[in-house]
Amino acid sequence: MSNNHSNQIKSQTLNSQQIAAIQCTEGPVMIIAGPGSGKTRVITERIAHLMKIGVNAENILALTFTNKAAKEMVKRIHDITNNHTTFEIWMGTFHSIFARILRAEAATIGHTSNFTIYDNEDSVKLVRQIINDFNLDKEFYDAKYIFSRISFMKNNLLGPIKYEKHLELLEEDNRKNKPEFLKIYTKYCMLCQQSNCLDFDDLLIKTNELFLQHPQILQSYQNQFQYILIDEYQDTNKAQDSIIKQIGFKHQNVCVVGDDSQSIYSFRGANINNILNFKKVYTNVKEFKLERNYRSTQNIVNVANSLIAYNKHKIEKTIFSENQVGEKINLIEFKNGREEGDKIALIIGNLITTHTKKSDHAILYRTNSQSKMIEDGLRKRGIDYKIFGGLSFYQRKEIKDIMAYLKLIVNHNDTQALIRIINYPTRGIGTTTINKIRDKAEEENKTIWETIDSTHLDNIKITSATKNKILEFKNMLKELFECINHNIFDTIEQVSEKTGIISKLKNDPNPENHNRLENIGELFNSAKLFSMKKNSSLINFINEISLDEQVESKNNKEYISLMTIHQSKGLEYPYVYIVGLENGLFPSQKSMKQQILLEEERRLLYVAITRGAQKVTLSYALNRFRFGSITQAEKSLFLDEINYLFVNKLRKQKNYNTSKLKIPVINNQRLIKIKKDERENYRKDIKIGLIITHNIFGKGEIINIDISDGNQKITVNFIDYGTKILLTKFAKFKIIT
DNA sequence: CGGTAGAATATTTTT
DNA sequence: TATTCTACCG
Repeated sequence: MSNNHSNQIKSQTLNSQQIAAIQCTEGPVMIIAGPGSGKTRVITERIAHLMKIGVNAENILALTFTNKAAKEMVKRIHDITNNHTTFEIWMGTFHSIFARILRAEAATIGHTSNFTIYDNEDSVKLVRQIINDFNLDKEFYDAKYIFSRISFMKNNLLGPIKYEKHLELLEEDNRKNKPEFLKIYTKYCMLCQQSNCLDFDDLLIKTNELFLQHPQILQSYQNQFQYILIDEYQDTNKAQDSIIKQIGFKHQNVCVVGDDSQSIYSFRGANINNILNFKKVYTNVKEFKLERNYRSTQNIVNVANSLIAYNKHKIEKTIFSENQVGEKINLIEFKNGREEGDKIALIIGNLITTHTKKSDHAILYRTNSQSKMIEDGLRKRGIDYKIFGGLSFYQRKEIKDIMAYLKLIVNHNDTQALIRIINYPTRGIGTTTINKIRDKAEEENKTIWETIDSTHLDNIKITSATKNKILEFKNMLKELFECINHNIFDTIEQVSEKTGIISKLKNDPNPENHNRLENIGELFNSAKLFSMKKNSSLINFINEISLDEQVESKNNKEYISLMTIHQSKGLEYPYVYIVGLENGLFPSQKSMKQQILLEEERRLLYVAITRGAQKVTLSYALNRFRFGSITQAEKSLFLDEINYLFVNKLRKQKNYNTSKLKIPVINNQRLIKIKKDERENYRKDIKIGLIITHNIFGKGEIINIDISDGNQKITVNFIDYGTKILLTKFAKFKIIT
């Protein structure tokens, strides 16, 4: 997919801005790289240039957004330099590079180098356990929410100790009926530490702490990393930025590359201000703007520009294309999601029988669940497609089960792994027993494994039958632990046989199990491949799987690509279809309530449009099947923002046969009717930023308008009463300005 | 303790 | 709708 791009660029000579950015090696550098501006080439050429002027590969630190990008770049740099030391560049994601550093320095942060990594599922389960243990009301303490708040705090470098001193945050918790948040947070961190486990965020914040608290260690890395380069800087968070500041402090050779208009990961802590404020934080920053788009037609660039102009927080730049003007962008309205999938498939079907390949086309959507309707349409026409993302191979239950055993072999104290498999396959150790063991472990301040593997087990009130089952389990684990230095393929074989996972799946008639066994077979294959590599220890295998979950597809088959817009970042296709442009879906429900989030959704659409090289098609449906029922939809507000000079508005075809569609029309009409009635209650004269006076609360400014649940609500910041949400139907107020 | 049926909940996005 | 969680009975 990116081949088109590289070919196109390679045939061009570098422009003056690109050359300047490549050659400016000393001091802080910021490269603002618009979509399709040859960013990857500039990065690879820049690193190649560094090596050419005599910088050692091991003195270069290059951080990328995905491991896949890192691998590709290393390969390209190698192609340019033809220097085998290229492979010694420290290039990878923040997470994988820092995991490597932390393993080397584990003792300093109270861990051992065999620590294992909790993924989000592990983390949420742990939070859920803690909430249960504290007997907290589940209505107010939702494990997912609590974990996301923990993650947010960590990414903003607010550990439990700092949190405790932060009165505003504590007050916020009280207000939200979550006064025990800090207690959960503290316990969570304690249990991770005790289990010798790090979660994704720990990989960042522990590195940050390591450097803060141990100047001599920091110094050695400062000396090593003389040249630092960060790709996709717009999507870094505070923790990442802080680490870079520390490592880069000595040499100041920090080069950040990114595009603020493509910042789309704030939900996981990315802070767009890192890039917006870079020039203020570092001194003597040299800034380069890559504004020429080599990828897309002028029409596509113009539409994208007209949209992003609505964002206030951005770095000024003018993206332009000198390619063909190209076709206008298509905008199509559909009756419902099914018709959307059907017609898009029809359009693509026609194009691939004439002059395009399947791989020229990509369908992008906001949420994974939208893929279903599209799939149906494509399948009906027999068009091959591939869905990217969804739950990855390594997140499947059967794989995670086996991985849990493997993690335990490496780190006996990985409690989440142990709890996962202590009774899988079932061996008569149920929840009551597990809870008793956990209580004892808590009492003795030990992990579950330490408790099982000690005389403490004798002090637990359980029947001797149960106790024997635990002992049997313990002995089986100990046998497995012996495998630690075996070939990993052999280890996995031992695990799947000794534990009885394979025989359980074989004997159980559930038809799903066939697939599961096949997946386990896949795991065997990847282990075999891995065991042929240089550093094929079990811990490296687990590490790689924990941090690099992408599985490469090996077949070169032709297919249409289906993916979320987030996943399309960095890619490009001649033909791009962006579906489901409806309020509440794109922009998402939640983001419609906040200006900042809305700006991010707008950037997301900007990213989507700029994936397209020749032709972009936008679409929306008036009715959409969601959560098991039909809901009425209205076209996305973004569609009112784009410049229609560059858009071709297509009406739905008249003779399209809707009788095939099995959607209960009566239901449909009713929904629309209700909605219409409600609409009449909407006040059209209110706007964000207006000053109003309320008969009780006095003067205030409208800071938000929300119509998401059918009622028009305004959020008003009152001078004397603070922020209030009012229903415009009932509230008595007058507009002043 | 184990299995299952029915309830509850979710749809943003992921290293 | 699809998935995951909880409560209850054997």
